[in-house]
Amino acid sequence: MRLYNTLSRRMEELPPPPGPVRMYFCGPTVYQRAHIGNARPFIVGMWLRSWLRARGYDATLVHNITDVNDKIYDAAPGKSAELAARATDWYLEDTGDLGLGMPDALPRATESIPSIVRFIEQLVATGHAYAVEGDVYFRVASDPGYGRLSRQRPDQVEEQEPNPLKEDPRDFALWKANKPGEDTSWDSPWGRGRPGWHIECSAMAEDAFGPVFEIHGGGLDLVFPHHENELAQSLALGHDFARIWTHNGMLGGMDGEKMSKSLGNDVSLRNVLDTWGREVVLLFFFGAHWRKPVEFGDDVLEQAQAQLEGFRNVFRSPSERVGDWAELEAALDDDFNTPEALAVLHGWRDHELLRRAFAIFGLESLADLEEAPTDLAELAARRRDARDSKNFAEADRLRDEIAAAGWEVRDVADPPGFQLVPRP
RNA sequence: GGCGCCUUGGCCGAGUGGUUAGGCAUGGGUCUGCAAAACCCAGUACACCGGUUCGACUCCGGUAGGCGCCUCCA
Repeated sequence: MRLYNTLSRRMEELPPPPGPVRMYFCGPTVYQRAHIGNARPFIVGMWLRSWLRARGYDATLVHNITDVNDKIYDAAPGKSAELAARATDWYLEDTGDLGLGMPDALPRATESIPSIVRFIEQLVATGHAYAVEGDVYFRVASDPGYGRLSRQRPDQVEEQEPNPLKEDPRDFALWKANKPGEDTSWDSPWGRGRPGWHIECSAMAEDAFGPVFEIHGGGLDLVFPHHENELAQSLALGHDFARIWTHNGMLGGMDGEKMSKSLGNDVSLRNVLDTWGREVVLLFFFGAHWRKPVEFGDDVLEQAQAQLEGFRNVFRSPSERVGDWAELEAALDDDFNTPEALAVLHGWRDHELLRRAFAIFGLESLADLEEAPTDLAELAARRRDARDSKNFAEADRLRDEIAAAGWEVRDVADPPGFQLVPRP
């Protein structure tokens, strides 16, 4: 099994099973309903864990939730804690409805404050950080290798709003003093305040796994500064950190102009799930390589839906011994190439094999065939009789009636009879 | 200004220095009372301009267009 590593810019082989493979994937900041783009790292992480387990690995996934930061303060002045709690529940509910199960742990930043504070204390003690007026900043100049992950040149990084408290504009906050209007804060050696974003992940990852783990994932937009800074913090303490960094590509097509017709301007995961169903969402993501950007829209969703129907039809026909598990392994073991795997699955006709593969990706429901309501089955039987007696006008009328109820009659030749199938 | 990525047939989307990706849609056919499903056949793609090479969609350079990030966006 090999994966592309952002840090080394090349493919890297995972240790042989059982590993372990410990994965930490950055989760959302909870201040609103998660959008469809937020679903990608969750899905990639869950699928990867699932595939690794199928390959005999001892794989675990930790997915954090950032439940304290400026966005949350801004979204709910004075009531940010309530919003964060509610939005966390939304996230768990919406990702849960993907039907992939849940990560092994979902640590919250607000529940990890002691570890975060300890981490910062060590950085201060070793000279990698400094406290100023209740803030604590990481001293980027203390890390000669800074920029190793993102390949940013520190001297070229654009300066944001100047902050006179910083020694160097590149320095970033580890701890921020409590400000008026911020309703969540904790005691610390530097006074009341709250943690910076990057240190949360360093602390939570170490809490979960210790200083070394195999894979750190997240959206491509997190490479800089978030992951660059996490890495700097951990290396500063002489710790190793993630061996392989995986960054999923972003979703396009979610902005004004090309807004999805079916979803209006609401591209929340909730709305997409309610409108298209979980299988469509999953197959949409399955069809694109995790590292590549992908356009989101009605057209691709429709295509995913059509493909699902094709797979269901395979289960509606007799199983044939066509398919080879090794083909799936070859595709997925090579940088987790799900579109290649999809092509493989399209060639399979063996129900047992397909079911086994789909189960890994939360799509085992494709094998479930819906039973038609008895009244429709009755109509279909009457149509069969009419047809057998060459009363085709009546047979067609009954077929239309069944169609109006949302089902489709398919005549089957081999064991002579018919099949009732819900229309997609 | 800096770092990095992308551009494949109507659409989505893999991949490789020389062989059919796959899917969706479309047209034709087989099957069917007619359909549906299934199966068969058809399309022969790789932004543009140079270069390297016996040979490039695949490597190198440039151009155009698109995208991400540049201190709290997955």
